[in-house]
Amino acid sequence: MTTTTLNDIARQAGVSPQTVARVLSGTNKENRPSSIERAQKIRELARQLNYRPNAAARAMNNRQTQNIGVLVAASHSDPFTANSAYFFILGVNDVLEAAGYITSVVRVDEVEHQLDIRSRAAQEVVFDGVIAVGSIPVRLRDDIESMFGNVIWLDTNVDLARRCLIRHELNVGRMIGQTIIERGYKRALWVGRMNPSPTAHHSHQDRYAGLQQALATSDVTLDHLPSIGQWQDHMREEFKSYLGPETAVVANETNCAQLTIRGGMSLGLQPGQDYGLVACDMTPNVLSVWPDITHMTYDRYDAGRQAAKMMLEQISESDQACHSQQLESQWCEGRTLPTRHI
Amino acid sequence: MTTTTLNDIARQAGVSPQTVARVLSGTNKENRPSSIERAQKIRELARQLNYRPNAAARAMNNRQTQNIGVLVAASHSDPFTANSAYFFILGVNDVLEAAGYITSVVRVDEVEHQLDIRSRAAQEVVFDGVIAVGSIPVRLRDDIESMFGNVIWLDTNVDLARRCLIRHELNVGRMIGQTIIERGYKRALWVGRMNPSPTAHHSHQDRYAGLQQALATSDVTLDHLPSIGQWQDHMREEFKSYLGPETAVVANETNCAQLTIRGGMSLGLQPGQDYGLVACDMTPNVLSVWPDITHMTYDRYDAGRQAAKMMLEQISESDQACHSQQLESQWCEGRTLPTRHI
DNA sequence: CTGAAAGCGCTTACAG
DNA sequence: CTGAAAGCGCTTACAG
Repeated sequence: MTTTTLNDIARQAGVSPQTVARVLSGTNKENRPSSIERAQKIRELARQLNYRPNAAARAMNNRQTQNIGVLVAASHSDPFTANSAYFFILGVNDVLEAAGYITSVVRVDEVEHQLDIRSRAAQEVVFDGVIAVGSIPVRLRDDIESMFGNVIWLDTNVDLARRCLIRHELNVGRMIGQTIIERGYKRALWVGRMNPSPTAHHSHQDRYAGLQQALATSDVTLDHLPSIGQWQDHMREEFKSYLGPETAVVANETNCAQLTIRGGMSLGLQPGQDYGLVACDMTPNVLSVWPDITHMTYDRYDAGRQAAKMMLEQISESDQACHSQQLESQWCEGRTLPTRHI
Repeated sequence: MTTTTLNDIARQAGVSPQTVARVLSGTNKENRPSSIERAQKIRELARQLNYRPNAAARAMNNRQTQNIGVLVAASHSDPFTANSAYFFILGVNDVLEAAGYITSVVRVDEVEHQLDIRSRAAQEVVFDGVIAVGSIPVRLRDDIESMFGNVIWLDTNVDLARRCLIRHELNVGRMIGQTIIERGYKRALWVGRMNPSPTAHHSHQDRYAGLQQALATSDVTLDHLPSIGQWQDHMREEFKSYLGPETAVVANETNCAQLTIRGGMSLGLQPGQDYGLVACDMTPNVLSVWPDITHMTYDRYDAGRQAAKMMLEQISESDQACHSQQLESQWCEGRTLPTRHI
């Protein structure tokens, strides 16, 4: 696979490489018959020889690689977050590819509180900028910024006045709590991680805190089913002591919602009918099976697009503002948290 | 963000750029006190100035970008295949990053039977090779190969003697069929798309064909529930007429398995207890809720790793073999397809 | 061991 | 409009 260069075409066409470049970029005026003919010959040669410009050479001249990296936490290979990461990436790519940028994936880890990037991106100047997504530890912020210069923080724990897209999940917890009160439930059951590690994504604690705040003003009690991960048969008994018509289950992640449904099912109980269920988050594949689940959601694909736009802004007007933005969650009514008729 | 170059360091150290390059690459012998001292000075400067080599310049010399693209079908933004694509990508990246390559994502579409790539990767020489995954239309094969030169086909419909990793899903259908017979079920219910479009992934028809073949030798009847996608309430009635202790449901995709479970649940039926259920495929996030589901599976992360290894092989020994390989699915016993005690 | 020279493929700026 | 010159940042090959 030897690629053909501008010089190859120039030689065969009997002109200078600059002329070839001009013809192929459309910069040349083609007014005289002779120049039109020559231009056609050049284009024909380019086609025949399957010419495509060399990105590296272009990059050297422009001092721009036109490559953007998406930094995903190593934990994103775990099933619970894999989906979100991918939709972020697709959204980012959607905007970037239209702007002539290529989107690369870089795995980021934390080892002994130190940034650990095995990718060549850590050794060489490869990217014009980097979008960090999800549960990347805040501690790595300075290292990442000094390594890559241009960084956009997309739904991470990093919360600055600029260059961040942040979810305000406190509101999610509050809104869910208020709705539970309004609809006449007597108890709420939080299903999700209880004491997440300090490096965990802030949304977990935020949601719980918001829920707690909202319920504090009422006489709705708040219990929790901790350490939910993979289904285990003993969960059946735990759900048994909680699920009932007066209970609204608040599922932190879609995984928790599904485990609840499974637990209920093993007891012959259905969400929305025999107990209330509301999920703090949603993913498309769970939604295809449970389109009627009551939940809050936000569009990760679209969030990815926003982050990419921010990045492009930052690249073009390098010392400009680029203010942080909130990512808003939407309430989806569904049918699993009906008003209780007492 | 002006990056510092080899020349910057050379100037400040009072030596030639070549010497800096040699010191930083460790090529230089440091035997005399004077050269040791100078080397330390150079390293110190590099550190202070945050020097990292320019990938584009390196690429020009080596005639290698050290970038590999992963081609995903545009349909991979749909929830049913998004997960698999992401695990493929992570697996690919796992091997590639260790070899100094960067993994980029490129969306591929088919418009009027023509290859449609918006990415800059279609205009410029950006990649040393490309790994095409999933449901990329076979029709685009020639276009993709002539555009990118080095192509590995990972779990696509492309089936050649070389450069392909192929799933042999006929066996999956057969094995499931045989097991259903052996375990004493009277009827099988195929849940999945029935007449997939010719561009759909071959696994769908293969599995069904295999199942059909296996059951043909027995008196187990085979029904199907077509056009499964998102849950709709009328599905309840459809499942009602099929689910029962003599029935083994064969779910084509995890989505189908979950819809079946939901359908059964609405009738008060549980898989493995009130009817048999076996899934032709699995994903980690479904498995976390249903670790006990009987299914066939194959490891997409690992398949991605294999594909990346093939790619590296092909790059190094360019005219060598690189024979195609089969991706084998594993049987996972679970508890939802018990032997019927008659 | 060291540095001057040339080149990777392209672009920008400048003479003709 | 056209092409010779110089340069992007690095590496390879060669004299000193």
